[in-house]
Amino acid sequence: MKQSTLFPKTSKNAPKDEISTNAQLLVRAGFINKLTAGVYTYLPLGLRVLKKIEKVIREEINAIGGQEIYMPALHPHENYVITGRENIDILFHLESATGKKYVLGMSHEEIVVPLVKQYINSYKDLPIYLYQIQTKFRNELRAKSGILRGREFMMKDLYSFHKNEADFEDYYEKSKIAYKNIFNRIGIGESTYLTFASGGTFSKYSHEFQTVTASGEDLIYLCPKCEVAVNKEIINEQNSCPECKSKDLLEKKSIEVGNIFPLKTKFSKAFDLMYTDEDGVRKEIIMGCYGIGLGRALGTVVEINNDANGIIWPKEIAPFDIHLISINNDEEGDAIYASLQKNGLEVLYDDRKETAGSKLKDADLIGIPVRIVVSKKTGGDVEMRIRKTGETKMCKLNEAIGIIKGTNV
RNA sequence: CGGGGUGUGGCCUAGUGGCUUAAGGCGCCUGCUUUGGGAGCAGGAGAUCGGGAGUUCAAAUCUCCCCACCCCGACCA
Repeated sequence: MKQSTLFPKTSKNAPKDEISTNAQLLVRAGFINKLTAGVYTYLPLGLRVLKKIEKVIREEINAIGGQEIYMPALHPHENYVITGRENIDILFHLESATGKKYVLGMSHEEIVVPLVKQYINSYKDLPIYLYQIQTKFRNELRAKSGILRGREFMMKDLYSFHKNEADFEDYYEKSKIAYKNIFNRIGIGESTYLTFASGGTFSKYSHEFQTVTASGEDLIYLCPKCEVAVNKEIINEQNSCPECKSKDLLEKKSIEVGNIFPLKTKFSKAFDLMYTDEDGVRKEIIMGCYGIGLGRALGTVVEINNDANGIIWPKEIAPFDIHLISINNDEEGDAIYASLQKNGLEVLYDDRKETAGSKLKDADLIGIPVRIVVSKKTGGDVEMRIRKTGETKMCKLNEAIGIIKGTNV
């Protein structure tokens, strides 16, 4: 993509109503734009990152048997009366022209359970794992921290249906591994910990994936040896490491980037979701749900991967592989742009008629992992710079391509 | 929802009763010049001073009401 045509331009200063690091950098660099509190537009660069996060999640969830569907955001209110969730204060309510009551989906148990009920009868139909990547609406009393807590956001929500507890437990463990893989691939694995958390009103426990960062709004107690943590909300009942029982726990601020939750029979009971087992007896279906907020994950990546000059994207979710900059050397720049694309690389090519300084500053701000500069000074070679380390070297284009692709030519 | 704060060209800010015909920086347009860390010069466009109602000879500035946004807290199925 030629940067001369990229919408929008970057900005030197952040709007004063954005305080959080993630929003300041993402807005300045042109990834997102705020419409109103907790509601953001994803601009071309931001959408590219969001789609890459989506791709990682999709691959890992497919790998544990997930089948992707897409459910509506507009839900009949009556489904929430059935589960008793109609009075939850984060639900957005609305009415049709004829007075029929609707809510905007904050989660999809009320939709997916009646859906599954239409098709599942036998133990032979189980287990089943359905997920979607879809927009959620939550009427938060206070939206905050840029895209970390929004009123409208993309979420991957997976629902699993099992014939018994043992089968559920087995899948629950698999989901933990899938989640770890996801957080590793999007570049927050090192500071993200499995965290024991409350199960709310219908389960004894749940597990969260908490990313440790000073800008987090949750508080966890981390066992550095076992690399698991306990959420503050249950520290009274669980005041030691759940694995090694150590009481040497570190208090850390963190962001909840994922949550996995045993639903037991809470929703299957409400909708009378049953199956007939081998022995001919009708039994309740055991459920689990598994969520990851995509925008929050994106914001978290920025919170823990940045420096004074801008964002530092992890390789797998960067908007482009390479930021190519021509400083007064468009002929060679154009040729290298074509060559990089021929090699299957995604390139943002700064072909703008700007000064060298502003191009280099923008490259740091946008944060693409590898920068290649061609100028009158590079004399047929290219200058390659790694955003994260600042490491810079002069080399032949082919050598640079080899390094970027992970081989050494 | 409780507490605190902020609203002035697209963005950041100054101005807090008359010296204001609302100022400066960034950005934008035109021309010249410049090109390795957000260049320079000259000219130019762009503002219901968040909204409404009041006080006053006079309001961006004072009063009241409302709205929006941010922060702290509570909440967070």
